[in-house]
Amino acid sequence: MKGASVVPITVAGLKSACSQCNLQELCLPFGLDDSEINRLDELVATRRKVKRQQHLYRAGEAFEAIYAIRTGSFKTDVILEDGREQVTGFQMTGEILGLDGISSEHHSCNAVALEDSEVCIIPFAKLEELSREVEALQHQFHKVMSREIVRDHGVMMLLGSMRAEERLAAFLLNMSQRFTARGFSPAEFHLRMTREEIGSYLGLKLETVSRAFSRFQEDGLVSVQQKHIRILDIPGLKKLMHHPQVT
Amino acid sequence: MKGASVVPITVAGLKSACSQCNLQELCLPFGLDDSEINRLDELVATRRKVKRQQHLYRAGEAFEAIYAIRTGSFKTDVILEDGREQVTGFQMTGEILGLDGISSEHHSCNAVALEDSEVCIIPFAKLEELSREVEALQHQFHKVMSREIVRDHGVMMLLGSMRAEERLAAFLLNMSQRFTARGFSPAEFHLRMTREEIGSYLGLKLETVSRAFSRFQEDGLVSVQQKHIRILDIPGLKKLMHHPQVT
DNA sequence: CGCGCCTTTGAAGGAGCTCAATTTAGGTGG
DNA sequence: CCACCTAAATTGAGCTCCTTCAAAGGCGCG
Repeated sequence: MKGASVVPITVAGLKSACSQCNLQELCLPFGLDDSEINRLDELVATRRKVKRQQHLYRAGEAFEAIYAIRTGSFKTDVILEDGREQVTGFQMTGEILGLDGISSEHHSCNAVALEDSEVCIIPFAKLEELSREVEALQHQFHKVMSREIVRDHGVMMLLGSMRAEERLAAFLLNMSQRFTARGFSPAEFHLRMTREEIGSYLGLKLETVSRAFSRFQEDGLVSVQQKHIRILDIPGLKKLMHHPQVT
Repeated sequence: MKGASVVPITVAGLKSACSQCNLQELCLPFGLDDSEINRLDELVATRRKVKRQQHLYRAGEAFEAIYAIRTGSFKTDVILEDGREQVTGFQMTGEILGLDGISSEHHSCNAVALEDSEVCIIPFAKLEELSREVEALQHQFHKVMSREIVRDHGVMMLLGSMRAEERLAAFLLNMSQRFTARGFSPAEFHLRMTREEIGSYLGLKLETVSRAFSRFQEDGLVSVQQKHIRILDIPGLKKLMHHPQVT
């Protein structure tokens, strides 16, 4: 069992190796053949650990790399001058962080770890270089960026057209679906973010989020115990989304 | 003066020629040298006219090309099953439409012309091909996608954290800035969209938009006559954005 | 085990929505 | 050129959903 589950924190041990990673299906390597993934290995040279509550990057910092989440999870947010925070997304393993920085060569938002996490560092100049040679990588990268745009449109729909309970239902269903894609239970999971962060993401106050959770529980849709969520009635939640309660 | 300002409407006359276009600075050619732009000309072979209220593409259609707006303007929107519409953006000349389609090979939103318009058709497979050869094009394309992501985050901020009048102020300042970038007056312009469309974009009802316009007019910030807008006090609007009225 | 942070719940207030009537602009045909 | 017609915009009044303010309870961590 020597060194089985304990990864040494030495710098030398931080080789990434997409070819060895079980997140291939979700991440940048998707669609590449073995030889192409090996070329990715050269590029994704190092990892970085980020402790809970610490920043992976901050708005304003120079942009040099994008990041693939290997373990843990993050939130991204934008802070207005007057201090108001808007959470723009929650990211889990296999998802890519930092795409916002390409446009201006500086990051435009903050990325904060919601738990102790680890990311693969993908130097962007090298990624562009390699994706000029590897068509499948180029295409997959474009899909990743496009997916982010589509996701953002979904959030706009949420924020612009849905009522509080619809928003929370959509949020829960989205989390469920993403946990499922990672081999976890669709019905039972642990939220890493606070009610306030959920509220910020959904354009609601934390009290409203809390009340909506309580209402869902009363209605038998979910079982909530602090951050531990158990979805009891997925169709019920879906129905709630598409049919704004005409009480 | 022979044929100077009148473009013949023949199909043969629809060659695009980025190299001849005065939108280079805003569009995909930005940052390319002359020889590189000439190569773009091969790719951007045809244009397409879209009449007011007509669709450039619809959600669900197969994705094959992205579009650069040559004249006119568009809105993009998502329609929920129950009929609710969320406008996800307004696009003007030089801006790129269709990036949402890359991720799934199908468009995920609708693009509708707000006035009689014309777009350049950029076949996506060819764009990927050329951008593997032309580094500057690759980089510019990535910037365009990233800019869209950053823009979306701004809209989330708007929808999630701002009050009605802040949203409208942000909207007007954004329009002003984009008109300015196109050589038009920062202070005086014509909105091509209805109050309802503005409202959908900002997550408000048309009546609320109308009332906010009236309030701005009372306060001497703008002069509004239906779709004709004249901004009288840009600093005033900016102040309004960052300091939510603590009445 | 105690302290702080997160969460829950209640009660009152307000920003924006709904419903409804009126005005205005732009397009059409006589 | 004017009258007509329809779509868009404005404005008012009452209501609702979410927020604000406040207090109490629970969980986790040092």
